[in-house]
Amino acid sequence: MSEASSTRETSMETHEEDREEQDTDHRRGQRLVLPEDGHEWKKYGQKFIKKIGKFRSYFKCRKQECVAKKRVEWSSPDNLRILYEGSHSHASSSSIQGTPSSSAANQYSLYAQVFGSDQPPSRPHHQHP
DNA sequence: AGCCTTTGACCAGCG
DNA sequence: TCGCTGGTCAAAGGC
Repeated sequence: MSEASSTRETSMETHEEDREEQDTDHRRGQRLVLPEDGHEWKKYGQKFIKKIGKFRSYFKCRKQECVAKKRVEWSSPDNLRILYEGSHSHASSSSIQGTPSSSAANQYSLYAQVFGSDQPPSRPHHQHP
């Protein structure tokens, strides 16, 4: 109800690089190894998108002040796509990777989409079998 | 005990 | 108009 989902503009599209890191988290069941981006995420849902034939996990930033969201699609533990939505207004939890925040303080909602490498950013129209 | 994760169900939007 | 999908929330369980 009190969802402050207002700033939803797709005016900014930044392409970042997704890296796969091997985490020592090898619990039983099906725990996918997600590449740490230096932020904490809370998984709040997982669904199978038959449209793409892949699983999609939904993550939200742990920070209430942070409206950043993250979604991970994977068809295989070795083939996962990470999509970052929104931007973090707080410093990264981990001091890994040098956050290119030197550009300027982003006080606006950034729309960062990280694609794997087999998904062209330009999509004319639908094209699914 | 606490924290995080997982699954199901519900809702909304669109074709 | 209905159906379907995608997305989110809630609750429960497990470690």
